[in-house]
Amino acid sequence: MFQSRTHTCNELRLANAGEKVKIVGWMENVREVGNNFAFVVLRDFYGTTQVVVESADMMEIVKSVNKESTISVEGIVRERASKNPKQDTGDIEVVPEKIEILGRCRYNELPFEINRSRDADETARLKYRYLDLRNPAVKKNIILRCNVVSALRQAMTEHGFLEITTPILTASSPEGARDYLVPARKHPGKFYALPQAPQQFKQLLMTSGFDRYFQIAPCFRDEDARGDRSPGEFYQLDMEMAFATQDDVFAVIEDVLPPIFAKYGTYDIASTAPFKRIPYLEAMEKYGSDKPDLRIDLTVEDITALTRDTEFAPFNVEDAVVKAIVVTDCALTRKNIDKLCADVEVQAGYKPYWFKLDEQGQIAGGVAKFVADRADKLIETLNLKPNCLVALAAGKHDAAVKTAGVLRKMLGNACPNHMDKERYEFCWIVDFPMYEIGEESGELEFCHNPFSMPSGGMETLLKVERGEADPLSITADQYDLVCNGVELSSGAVRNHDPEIMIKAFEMVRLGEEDVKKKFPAMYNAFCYGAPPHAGIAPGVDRMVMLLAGEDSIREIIPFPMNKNAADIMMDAPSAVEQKQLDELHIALVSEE
RNA sequence: GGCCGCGUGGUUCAGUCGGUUAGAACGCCGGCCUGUCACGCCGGAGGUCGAGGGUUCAAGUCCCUUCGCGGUCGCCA
Repeated sequence: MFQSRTHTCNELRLANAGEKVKIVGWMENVREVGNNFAFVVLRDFYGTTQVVVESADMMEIVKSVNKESTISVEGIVRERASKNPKQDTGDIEVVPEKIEILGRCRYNELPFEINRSRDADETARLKYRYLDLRNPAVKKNIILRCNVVSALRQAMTEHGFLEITTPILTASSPEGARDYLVPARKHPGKFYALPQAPQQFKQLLMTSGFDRYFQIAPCFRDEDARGDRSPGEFYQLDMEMAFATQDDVFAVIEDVLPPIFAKYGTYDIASTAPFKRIPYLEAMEKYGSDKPDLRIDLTVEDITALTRDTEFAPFNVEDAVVKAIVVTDCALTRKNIDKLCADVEVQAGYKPYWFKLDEQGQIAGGVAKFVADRADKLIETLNLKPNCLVALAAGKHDAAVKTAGVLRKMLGNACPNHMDKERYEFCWIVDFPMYEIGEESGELEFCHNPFSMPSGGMETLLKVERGEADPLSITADQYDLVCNGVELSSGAVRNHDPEIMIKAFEMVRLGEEDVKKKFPAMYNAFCYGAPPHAGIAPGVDRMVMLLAGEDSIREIIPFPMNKNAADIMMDAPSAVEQKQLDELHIALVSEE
């Protein structure tokens, strides 16, 4: 029968010398340095402790098991003859009197070496995630995640928010991402859906009179993965406040997040309240992105007027605009620049261009010969100095802006003198447009989501109806929280007024019936007196990723799926028994 | 779905212009070693080069198809 340990593997110190102890853990390594003389490294959750084997019978037990087996060691703590300052328990070792094998590792070769698992093939890591997680370097991100979630809960609770769980099995929602569907056994032919977010439930809670709600909420979206987006499921710090404005929401977030980033982040510096607020249109013009990385000090300038009538074709296509990013004291070689431009083209889908002002102050390189005739004007307007790189994006407005945004990001990463990496820079992107012209339909459509309050409310919509304003000029009381170029969160002041809701829908050729049909519970609830309310939902996974300084979202998820939304450890998704399908009234149709 | 990259002993990778028996490090097995801590030294085993087809006297290497993985665009109200 297993008896509990007296100490963990990160507990014994010189003061414990002479004590009889029992420690347990995984046999990480055995260093045989002589005949019947070896050092065994025992590892548990807390750390490692050295066990010194000096007798033939103890040696026999150690040699009878493979590494990574679990064992217990009872013995006497002794001061080491040669200490190891790099190890917390490096002053002592345990001389065993009894070694017990608790759980045998049946394989003498593992799919990868535990302490180097981060270098191993990702498929192998995911398949043997329980071994991968034995690596303290891997485990530490999961521990960080736990601490961050705990700190978020505590901070939200201290701010008067109640954590309320909302259903996981709910109704499919008509817009947004692809739903995960769950067949309903008791309702043949019908399906539940897993929530893409608790959006409607939290708004219903507001209508019910709960004042401040939050939840570490699981969200499910059947969309393709990205480096910073796990497929299938993710967590949000979902929150909503009744009788609240945009400023009220900002104040809570600006109060909750910076201390957590300061305490748990890889970098020491985090921006403090109030975060910079940038209107959407300004962000697009100045940074070429609605999620600008403010650690980069480069900005985008419009030089369309300066590049008119050049011989360079891309500057002259119809409606072309030309955007420029000036990089002072640029150390990039021609080869660096070409590589960077190629990378930008892959990511943006459009080719960037460039020229530079060389050390003598002469325009050179790239498209220099096409703009040489207006060199003085360019130098003056852009305030160019010797050794300046001017990166260019040209094309139709949206293409040029997007390309400039990618260029800015890549230039920042390539030029240390223009990016101070070791910090967290937050900003709010505000005043998102409410409507856009749909690419396919060519007609007015909702830009983001129909839940947001149009800025100015009914009055704004009526103005448009009277022909006094352009519908495209309507902004929504909607905001994004951005940190270091990562979109952490989206939120909004919600539209809680059925009249304004109907009017907002009428702008896109829909009406009351459509509102009722799409969001029946919420619409009905709002007809019984709803409070103005606002909220936001920062992504927990992305936050932890930023804090951990990881580039892959999988590093901060305990059991991640691969890019194709498959859990290769559990073998999910998998085929099921015919009996299960029958009960669910489901017939499979073969693909071919 | 489009584009890009990768796939070689258990793991990470090298492999030149297509040319002899496909190499290294780590791991594993055996031996030596009484103060190691990434222990050291000596020896050994281990490969359908993702799969299928083609070109060639000859393919890990070139071509086509296909599978898997990753990145990216679409997508993510």
